[in-house]
Amino acid sequence: MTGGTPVAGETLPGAGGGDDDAADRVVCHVDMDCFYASCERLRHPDLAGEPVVVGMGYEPGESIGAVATASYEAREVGVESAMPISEALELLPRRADADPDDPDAPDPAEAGRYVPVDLDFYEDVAGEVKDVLRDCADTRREVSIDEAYLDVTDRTAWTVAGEDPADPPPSAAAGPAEARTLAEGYARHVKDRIEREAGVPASVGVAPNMSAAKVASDADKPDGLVVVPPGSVAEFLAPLPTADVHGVGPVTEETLADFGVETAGDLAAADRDRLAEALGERGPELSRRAAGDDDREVTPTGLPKSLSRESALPTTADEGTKRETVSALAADVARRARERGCLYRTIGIKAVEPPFDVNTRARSLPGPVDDPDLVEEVALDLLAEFDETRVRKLGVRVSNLDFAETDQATLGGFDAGDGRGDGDRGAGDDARGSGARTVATDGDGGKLTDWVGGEPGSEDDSAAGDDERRTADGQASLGDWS
DNA sequence: TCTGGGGTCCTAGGACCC
DNA sequence: TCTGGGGTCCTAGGACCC
Repeated sequence: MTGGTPVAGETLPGAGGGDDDAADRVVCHVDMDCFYASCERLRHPDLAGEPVVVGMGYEPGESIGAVATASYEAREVGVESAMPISEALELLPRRADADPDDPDAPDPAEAGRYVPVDLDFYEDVAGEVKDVLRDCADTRREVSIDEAYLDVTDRTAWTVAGEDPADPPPSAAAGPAEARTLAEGYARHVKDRIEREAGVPASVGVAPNMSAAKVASDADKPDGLVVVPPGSVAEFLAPLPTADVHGVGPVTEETLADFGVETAGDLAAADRDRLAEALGERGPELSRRAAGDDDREVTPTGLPKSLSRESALPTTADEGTKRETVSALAADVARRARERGCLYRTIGIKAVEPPFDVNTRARSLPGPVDDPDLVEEVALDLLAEFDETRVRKLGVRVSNLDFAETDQATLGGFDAGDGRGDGDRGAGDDARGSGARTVATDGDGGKLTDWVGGEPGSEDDSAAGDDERRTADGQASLGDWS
């Protein structure tokens, strides 16, 4: 190493505040508590206080499917997300099966309520949550239906508020009791508004960066509010197990344990070169985050990078069944892509062999298309390799997406009545000027693609007028390293 | 345990080009 | 033709997240 500049800017905890603006950011992470279950309680108030299990692929009376969300009451008896419903039923019998006349029936007092997922309804509720978030922060990143980061630096501050003995004490993890900040008050305001206006509870974490805010929102669930002011981030994270660091899953946790790295504090202090050897660039990055060092900006959620559908089936080698399944999945993916006004250039399949061997195959086309028949054709062609294979799950995916001719209107994905969305086609009001690639989709989804202006090779440096896709992409993928 | 569905990012190797 | 290096695109798989 012969570089002149210092290696990774290691800011000592609490020592970086002065000249570094980043240390003064106020980031909230809002995480809805068992969101699906909370939504069910919103419309079925009799579920309040009861163990609730929301199952995907679940049908009333059956024991198929998996747990999408379990309420905290259900978690207390061991029901977890992703658990097969059949297993959940062993831990938590179904209330509907309770029958006073049947000695074998479960005791109603120890039974839970099982309901199937109703995503449309949850999206409605999520929309109301988003309305609140929009109101509370200009810079937001919505990570999923029930989770978002807010940069509220321009709405509040880390200034310590006047002491008020009448107020409840600051959250336990917030450190010294005197550190009641304006940021905490603001976060409480956000949290209360969500509860009041959307009717569902949230946990909120507040910290000077995204990863610490994320951990903070998890630290006191449900209904939590945890504030980690600048200067106490490393101290807050240090005792937590590595698995609590965002990005550390079971495999990485195990690898770290082999290094003797058990806590976030260990991870922060670990030799980053060795981490890089074992984990690639992810290693040092996780170490920095564990140390409370995370410069990523809160960037708005970009456009999706892929769309897929998959479905489990009883393990089968039957070619007809597999082809039918893939055809149906292909049609669905293509329909969704069209609804969102998005073109795709790569079509792929996934075939899962028991027990859990994932195979993927993909093929790229010369240019982006919107062509359901082609999705099916390519998917079936890729599937041919697995004609003899026993599979338990099949999937179809389109990627290399191109939203060239759409605009923000469809971004949220909620614009229902979009059936005849051809109206904006070819309107060309986007001012995407010269040199940009255009795709002719005359009528509906002609697959012809042509290149207007420069050759593929030269288009990159003439990129001045390139479309918004570039920006979205760049930000999304560079976000980690900012 | 017989693991549901929809995503993201990263990595590694090969093809191809200059 | 060989050698070398750099860059990009594509595919497949892995890890992770919600």
